[in-house]
Amino acid sequence: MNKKKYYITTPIYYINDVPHIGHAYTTIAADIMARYKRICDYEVFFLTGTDEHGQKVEQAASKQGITPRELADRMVYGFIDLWKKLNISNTGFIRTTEERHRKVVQYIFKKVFEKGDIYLGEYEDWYCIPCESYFTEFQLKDGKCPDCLRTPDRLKEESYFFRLSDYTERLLEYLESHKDFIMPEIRYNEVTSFVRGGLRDLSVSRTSFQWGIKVPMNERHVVYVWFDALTNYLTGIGYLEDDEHFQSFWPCDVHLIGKDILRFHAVYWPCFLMSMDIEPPRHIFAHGWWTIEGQKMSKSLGNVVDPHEIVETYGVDEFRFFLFREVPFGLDGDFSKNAIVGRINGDLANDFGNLVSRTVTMVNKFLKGKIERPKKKNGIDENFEIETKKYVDEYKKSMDAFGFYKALQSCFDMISIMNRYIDSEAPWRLHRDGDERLSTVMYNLWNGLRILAVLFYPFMPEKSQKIWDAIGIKSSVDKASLEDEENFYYTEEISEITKIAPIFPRIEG
RNA sequence: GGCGGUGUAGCUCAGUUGGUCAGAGCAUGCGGCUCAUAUCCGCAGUGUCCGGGGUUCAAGUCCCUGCACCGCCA
Repeated sequence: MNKKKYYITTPIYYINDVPHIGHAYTTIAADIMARYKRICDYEVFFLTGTDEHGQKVEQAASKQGITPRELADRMVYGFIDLWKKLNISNTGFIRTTEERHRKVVQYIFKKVFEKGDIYLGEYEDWYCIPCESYFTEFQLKDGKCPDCLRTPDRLKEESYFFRLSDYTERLLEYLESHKDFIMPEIRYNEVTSFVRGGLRDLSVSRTSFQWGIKVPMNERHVVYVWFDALTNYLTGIGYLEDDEHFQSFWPCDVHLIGKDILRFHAVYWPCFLMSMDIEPPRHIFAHGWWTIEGQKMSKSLGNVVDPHEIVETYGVDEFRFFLFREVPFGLDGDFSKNAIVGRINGDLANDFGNLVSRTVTMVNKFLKGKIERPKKKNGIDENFEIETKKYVDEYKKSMDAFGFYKALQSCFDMISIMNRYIDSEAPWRLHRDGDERLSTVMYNLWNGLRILAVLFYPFMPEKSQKIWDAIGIKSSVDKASLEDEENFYYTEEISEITKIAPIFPRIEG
């Protein structure tokens, strides 16, 4: 009833594009965190969705001879289907074209306007249509758009402005008193130095196209896409619609984003919220980019990785695992065939999978498939339990700080001590000698595997369940509570442990 | 041009406040076990810790400077 609440979001993805590895990365990260918080007994609201307004969508639709709405309805399934395939456990999905969202955006726009933080003015600068951005003379590269190198147009339009400049000091104070507001630290520094330079008022409406949410007091204007898009984080948990639900989850615990959209989230968004007297989110975490086989991913190079293909080739959990095992979350990384095969064979098949395999086989062979209450313990066994506890603690500490890479490292440290424990205790010898310590050793290994499966669960939910099945646990791992599972215990509530096929098969070739 | 970051074994990188800090993983070589997905365990390396100067009893670890690469901003 009074469960702790956790609210996590991904960006809403622009439907102009089909989903690629970058979209998958952010969304899987959010899913990992959401699943982790759930086994930590939180009630989690996990929101993702699609951004469906803007000039690019309008133009793409007209090119195809359909309405923007039809285009959106078609493209949104690219995301919905992929999230299903990747086992994304989101509890909310928002499309900016929904009626509930239109209401919220217009309500907020009006309220901020009435407060005096939005005013009507005129904007003139160089405008790049494909990028939907204005640039100053200085920003242009040889007179071309600095992002896409196309020729921008000189545009002058009547526009509503948000008094961002009035928020420079307040935002700086907020940053100063919330050192972990923007993560990782390097991103915090970038934002801070940007804000220190002073903020300029921000144009928050457009008249150059139609496909968007109308400015409530002036139908000729469409609300700026970012003002529209960012507001999804409020709409998605019931702002205006279900105040109780909204209040119980806000402030949002974390907005997970790619580093390219940092400024919108770390500067504009908190200021919009301040203007509304709504608390800013607790954290904004900006992650890095993936290159493909050492090269920047781009449509022109034709090396855009389709997540569907990876999943079909390597498996969902293998893919999810790789992304967070290979590179510290927050930094850039490289996706290559060699790297993922190396991780699957080295980490999953050899170290982890083989550990499961040898343990299960020994329980089956030496103990007739039954885990037994330990009869005899010594210092080595006690030490094994203490070590396990230590790694679980490290894991939790890392996970709470978005340190997925470190958390996985703790898992593999634990795998390593388990493999060494088998070697030093040599259960086959205990069995041969009829030593009753055998039950203790196998009991410890069983406990280790059971806990490992829980620790890996946020990353590899299906494989974790398979491991629980393999070691005879009848309940489902996604209902587990880490607090209950992190301790060693004995139970008779397990089914017979029998020979299994490898959970992580090696990839040959 | 301004601000910030990075440069450590063949590769990818860890290295809190200066004193077992010269490390881990992968790759390589040798040895061991046999429960296991020929998996696992143990051992062995190699390094001008980017260059130069300085502070200190003591510096990858602090200061100055040069070079290279990267990010944010103008």
